[in-house]
Amino acid sequence: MGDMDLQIARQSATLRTQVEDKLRQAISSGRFKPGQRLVERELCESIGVGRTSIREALRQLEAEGLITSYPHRGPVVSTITYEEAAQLYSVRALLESYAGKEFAENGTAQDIHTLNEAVAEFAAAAANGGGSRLIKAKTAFYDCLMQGSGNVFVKQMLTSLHNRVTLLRMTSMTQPGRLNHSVEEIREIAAAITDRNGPKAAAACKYHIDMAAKVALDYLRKTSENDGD
Amino acid sequence: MGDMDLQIARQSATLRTQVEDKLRQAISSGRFKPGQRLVERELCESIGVGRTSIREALRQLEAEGLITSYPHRGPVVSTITYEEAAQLYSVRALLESYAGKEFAENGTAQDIHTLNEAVAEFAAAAANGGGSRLIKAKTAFYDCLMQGSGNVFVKQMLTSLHNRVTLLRMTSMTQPGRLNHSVEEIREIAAAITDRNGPKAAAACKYHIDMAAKVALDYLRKTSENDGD
DNA sequence: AATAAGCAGATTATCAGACAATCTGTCAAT
DNA sequence: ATTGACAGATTGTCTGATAATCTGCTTATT
Repeated sequence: MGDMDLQIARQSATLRTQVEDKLRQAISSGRFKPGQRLVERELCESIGVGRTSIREALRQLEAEGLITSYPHRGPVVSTITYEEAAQLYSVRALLESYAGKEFAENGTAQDIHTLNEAVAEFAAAAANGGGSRLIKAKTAFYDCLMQGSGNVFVKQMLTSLHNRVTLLRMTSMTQPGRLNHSVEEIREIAAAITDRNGPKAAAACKYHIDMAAKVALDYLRKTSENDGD
Repeated sequence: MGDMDLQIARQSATLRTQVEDKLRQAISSGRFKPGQRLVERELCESIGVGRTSIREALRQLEAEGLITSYPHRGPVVSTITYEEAAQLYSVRALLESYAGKEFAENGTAQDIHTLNEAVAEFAAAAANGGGSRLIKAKTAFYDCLMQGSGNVFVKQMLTSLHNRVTLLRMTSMTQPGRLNHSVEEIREIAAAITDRNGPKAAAACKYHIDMAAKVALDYLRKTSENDGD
């Protein structure tokens, strides 16, 4: 009984934290779209908390880059240019490759086991086509990957980057044919890690992100050609 | 008259922002030490603003990792373990290498010029021994390096990491003999970038951080042996 | 004496209300 | 068409109040 987890859910640390989560989810689900203004009073009413909690939560999201606020004009859901999107994917590739390498070389057997389960679940979700299940599975996979890297800073930065990818409002997974490739690429990553092959894991991670980036950026380029109206 | 800068200083965006800066500086200057509690009301009095501004600034610093707050107990200046310090330097090496490589391959001639000026100023400051001048020079160098990388995410992450390094409360620059090496390493970086040699720039950056890490971690290991009292 | 229970003080979390500062859009004046 | 003034909207900030929670100390229990 070495490490039984006795923590309880700690239901609701603080109101502010819950507001943060709500806002984060509203943004990544697309309910709040990039460029949209977020008016304090409206948020107070729709969420049902005072301005204090709203404002503090907004500061947090601002620091995470999800919103941008201008003095005396208030916050706006961040927009991300094509150029920035490309930069985002570059850093992701860099950090995830590193995470994969570290995982392969130093991860625990337990972590590897969890990773392979996550991959299996992702593949199953892909086969079944359950949208929300798919997102959950992919999230679980990445959580495990970052966890296994053993580096809290990498984990934190990648989490932030993942959140920001949602600002692009397009999951590369929805591109036709992309999903199957994605499953295959993730299998490669897990296989390399299971093999304890650091360089190969890094390469697989990089390949995965580069492919996702290509699809996403192509799409962005196409659609941004006619958004000047 | 291509790019004359007409911006005025925009003296004081918001009070909150000034508070953030004050707190950040208080932490990195060591006036607030790691582990120290930060009591709201005391901060209000010493800085002379209301709780609103203080609390919102604290949320920002929390997101940056400079402070850690526990529900209903308030914030404390973050502490950083040996393990985490090692991880921090690893990520820094990764990101700065990337920045150096990108700079070398894609930076503008103007950026390169600025970088070399920053190196010269750093060397001069090192020769003169002016402590605050040295810090300012090094900051300028890094600002330039991150700027030249052309990646806003890298820039943001490295800024955050640099701020957190100060939590270790020891500038590797103060180690005897280290400073001269440091100057030399930085010259190498600038030289590689000026040569447009990406891989060499990356290697030089990595070497520089690895050396700094070695000094810092050795020091930490030594002093942490007898801090159990 | 060691432990458990409970109380009091301190501090945070959150709300409500107020007021000044600033931004934005509109409409009149030149 | 450009400028200037004005009104409405919204944020930035302060103050005061109350509930919730943490911490340490006192007291009761075994």
